[in-house]
Amino acid sequence: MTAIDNAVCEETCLHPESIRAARAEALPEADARELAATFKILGDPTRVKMLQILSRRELCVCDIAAAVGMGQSAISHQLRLLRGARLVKYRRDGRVVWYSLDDEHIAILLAQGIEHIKHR
Amino acid sequence: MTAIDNAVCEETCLHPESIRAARAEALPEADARELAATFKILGDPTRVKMLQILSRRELCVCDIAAAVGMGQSAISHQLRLLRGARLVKYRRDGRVVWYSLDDEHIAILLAQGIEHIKHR
DNA sequence: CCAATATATGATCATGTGTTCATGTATTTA
DNA sequence: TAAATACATGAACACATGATCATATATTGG
Repeated sequence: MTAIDNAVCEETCLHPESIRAARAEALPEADARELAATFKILGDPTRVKMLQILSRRELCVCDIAAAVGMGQSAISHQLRLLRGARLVKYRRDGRVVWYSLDDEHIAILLAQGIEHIKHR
Repeated sequence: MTAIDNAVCEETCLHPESIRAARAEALPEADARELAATFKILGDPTRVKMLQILSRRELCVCDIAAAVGMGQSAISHQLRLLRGARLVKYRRDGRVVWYSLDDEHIAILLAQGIEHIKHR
């Protein structure tokens, strides 16, 4: 059954009122994309580990790499993605760049996610 | 710089105390993986839309397909993933299968995510 | 029991992701 | 200012992901 068939379906066989209501209250396409993009960034074990340790203390790139047991390059690439999603912020101090969570929302998101996986 | 170099790094040039502390408080590997797996499931626009409309009302498969404008097969495949991550639950009533969010945590996660993207 | 209907699933394919390697850039210090 | 150090980035490759198509399964009504 294709999307076109569903359109027919909507008129002939299912629950058109529910569909209309769902559509009316749906997230705007752009918001759905951006929200998904944020969750997608959270959806990698390396990045989860990075964010979790950053929720405890500010760390420099090489510390993060050592803490999660991965190469500096890999960590740097991942930090780029985390920056792009505004999940981390950073400050340079000489040669060293210190990273931390962008705001408290991020830690709450992580905590809520942990809540979910622990719940059973 | 590789992971092995980081181990050296830890001894010679960086912040070994921070690294030890970060490691000590790190999420267990299995938790990090499971948490990331959950977020990864949330990290797709189609699934975000599905979850968002399901946060408002219980819907059958074909309704969901019509509401998000995709084929039944695609929606069914996605529902399988959402079930696997315990993000949705379902009940069968004759030929129709009704889906809804597995619990309120999911809606909170979505809301927290929206909070993040709206924050700027 | 057979046809119709709602949903589920396997295969396929184009596209996306994450790590590594090599190299580039910026800052400090000797 | 040259070497060293900390970090960033581009290319490449193996692997995962998501939509579609075809088909299977399950439930109901005739």
